[in-house]
Amino acid sequence: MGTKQQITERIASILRESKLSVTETRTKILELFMKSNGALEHSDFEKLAGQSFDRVTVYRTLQTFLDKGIIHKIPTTDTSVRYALCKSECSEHDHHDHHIHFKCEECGNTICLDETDVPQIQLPKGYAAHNVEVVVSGVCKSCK
Amino acid sequence: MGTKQQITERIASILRESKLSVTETRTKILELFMKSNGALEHSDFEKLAGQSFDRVTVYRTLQTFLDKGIIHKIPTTDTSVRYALCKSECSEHDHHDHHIHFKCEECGNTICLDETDVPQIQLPKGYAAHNVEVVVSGVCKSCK
DNA sequence: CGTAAATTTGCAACAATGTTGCAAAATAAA
DNA sequence: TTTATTTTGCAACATTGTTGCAAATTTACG
Repeated sequence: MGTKQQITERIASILRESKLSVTETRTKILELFMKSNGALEHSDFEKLAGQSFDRVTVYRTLQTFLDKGIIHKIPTTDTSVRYALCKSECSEHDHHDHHIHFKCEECGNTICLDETDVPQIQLPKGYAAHNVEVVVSGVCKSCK
Repeated sequence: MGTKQQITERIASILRESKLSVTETRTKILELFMKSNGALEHSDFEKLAGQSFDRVTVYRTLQTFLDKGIIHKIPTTDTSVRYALCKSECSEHDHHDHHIHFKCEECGNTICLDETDVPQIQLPKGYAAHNVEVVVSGVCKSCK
């Protein structure tokens, strides 16, 4: 994954590409995304970072990243909202998941299965599909 | 759909089958589910019913219906939780969606496409699937 | 490098959403 | 009809998300 230095530089260039200031909070939050192999929800940031940044800042940072297409949301059946890093094909105002998501019932982790494409869905007549979200739940590789 | 009388009787029998008391609140909430062709979220109940019942009661009623397999949750990418009536194949503690969900970007409605089966997903090695959730977003029949 | 302009952050205050305990009311059982 | 059980509504609280604004940080530029 590279040295701390390299990661910081990579993060900075992501931010600059999106025309965002390179700040400590944004850098730290992106680091957390890169370190965790799974999706993160809001409360994770406060925990993982040891309350070093404000709740409000986290909300605003995540919203900014969403707007710029740096991260994407993953659907859940509870009130939490989960976010994961986007791959390069996502651009501002045009996010499409090309992969499915997997939620492990054991460890609770949600991960992006980048290699697994979303299937074609045959909708009833009269419906137009723009985006397909697939979340599979079960037991992940590490937990079985 | 039948007379008011018949619906009330049908609802009562659903409740009795689940060993639940037949109360005014539960009957009204089930009525709302039957009337609306789509999925409902918590705030809908307070609006649709004209604040005739308590917030707490709605929360508890929905939880009870979930526990008994009368309704199911639909995944969303925001903090709202959406619920829809289950079909007969759902039983207590064993809910599986056999259909996909469609969220219209125009009207905001979420509906169950009962005729459209969830696809088979080929997962990477080491993953075991228990349940597959599919939410397609786009434009629905009525909005195009 | 130092200064001005622009952006971002943190605080305070608030709004919305969800939870728990408990007494009163409604329902079911006898 | 009476009693036992279940459900409801209230109050109080906990959690989560939002907004305005001044202070701090970052960027742009000489």
